[in-house]
Amino acid sequence: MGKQDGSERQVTTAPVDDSTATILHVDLDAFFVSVELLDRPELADQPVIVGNRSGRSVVTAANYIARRFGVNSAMPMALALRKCPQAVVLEPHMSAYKHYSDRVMSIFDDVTPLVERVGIDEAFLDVAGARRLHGSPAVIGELIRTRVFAETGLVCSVGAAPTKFIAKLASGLAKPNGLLVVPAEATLDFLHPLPVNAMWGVGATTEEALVRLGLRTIGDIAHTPLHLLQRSLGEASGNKLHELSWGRDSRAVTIEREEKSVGHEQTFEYDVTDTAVLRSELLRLADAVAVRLRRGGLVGRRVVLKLRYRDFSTVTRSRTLAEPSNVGRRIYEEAVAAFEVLAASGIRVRLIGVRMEQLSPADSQGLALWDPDEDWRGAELAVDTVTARFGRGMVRPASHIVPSREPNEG
DNA sequence: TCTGGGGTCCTAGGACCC
DNA sequence: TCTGGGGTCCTAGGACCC
Repeated sequence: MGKQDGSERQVTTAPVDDSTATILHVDLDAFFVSVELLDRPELADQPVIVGNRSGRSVVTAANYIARRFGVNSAMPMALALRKCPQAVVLEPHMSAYKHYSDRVMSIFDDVTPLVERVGIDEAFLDVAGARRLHGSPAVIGELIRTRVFAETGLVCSVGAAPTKFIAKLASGLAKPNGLLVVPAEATLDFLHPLPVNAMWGVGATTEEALVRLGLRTIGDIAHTPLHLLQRSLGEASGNKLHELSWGRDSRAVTIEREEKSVGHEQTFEYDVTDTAVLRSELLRLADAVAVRLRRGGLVGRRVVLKLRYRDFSTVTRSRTLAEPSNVGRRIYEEAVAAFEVLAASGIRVRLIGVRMEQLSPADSQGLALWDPDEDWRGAELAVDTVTARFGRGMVRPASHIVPSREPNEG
């Protein structure tokens, strides 16, 4: 186990035939923290956490030193700071992470056109067709790691395997700063000793269900009759787990996927009981969703309102529109109508959110981006303009734009 | 310990149609 | 007559991932 923070290279160059391991999974190590440390190298030997310090925030990312104190992503910040009071906490800078992500992904694009981004800090690459040009998968993996470090100063880990699932497991085990190749014939020896929670799709709840069945390793799952898995986990999950446990994963590396929903939500620093505040927040969120839909040339047909109460219980209410829309006012109308049904006196709301589903291209609907006769045209344009010029954070005041207000021309 | 914000996928019940 | 089954849509909730 590396006890350094990733500044040393741990390269596993296995003397194996890697010709079957044509899917690479590349994962940037402690990505957000690593980007921050490019500007703050003096913090490299200290525990560093990226996240907001405020009351209800969680850890967005932690470096390996902080992780040794038990700090992990998604952990409440208050808890993280109890575990590691000396940690340096840095505010996230998403635009910087996006910038470095794009630079790294463009290195992948040089290797193969078959790059599937997974979030901001990882990707699958199908390098089957790149071998003639660049060499074997292990060679390509090292090439990528070398280029990423040379061109960005960031460290990544690579897994190479015949399937996405095994490649992702391999990159995880290669971390930090490593490369692991798992050829086809080594798959089951590699896979079966691993604990069930190493599987993609097994979180706390499923792990508990598996433990109740007496299953601790992936090999245990493989040797369990399918119908037992299906009975405990449902048909689809049972099938999927059983297939994966034998290393079978037919998912291809796909370049682009269509968005299926667009949403925004906000957790308040303190629970909110004032329904006027909640409506105004709803308006801001509906506007933000509408702006993103229009940017993407999309309309949505289903509006989903989400509320989370003081006790963390969460409800959703959804409404299907007769005509798809990407107009903030329309989305707000449906969301607020759903809200009124739930807004009993004395509710204490921790989070409120709006999401649009059942998306389709706006032009296929023959819809204008907005109705020129709309009172709200000014408000919608203002949101767009402010967002474009100053970023999404500046959209906040737009929730106070009222329908009767004149658009601010010039 | 007290739990973000962005998403995807699955399940299950009821309506409705054939 | 009080009884089937398949398909699709709508809705609510929950598990999971980055």
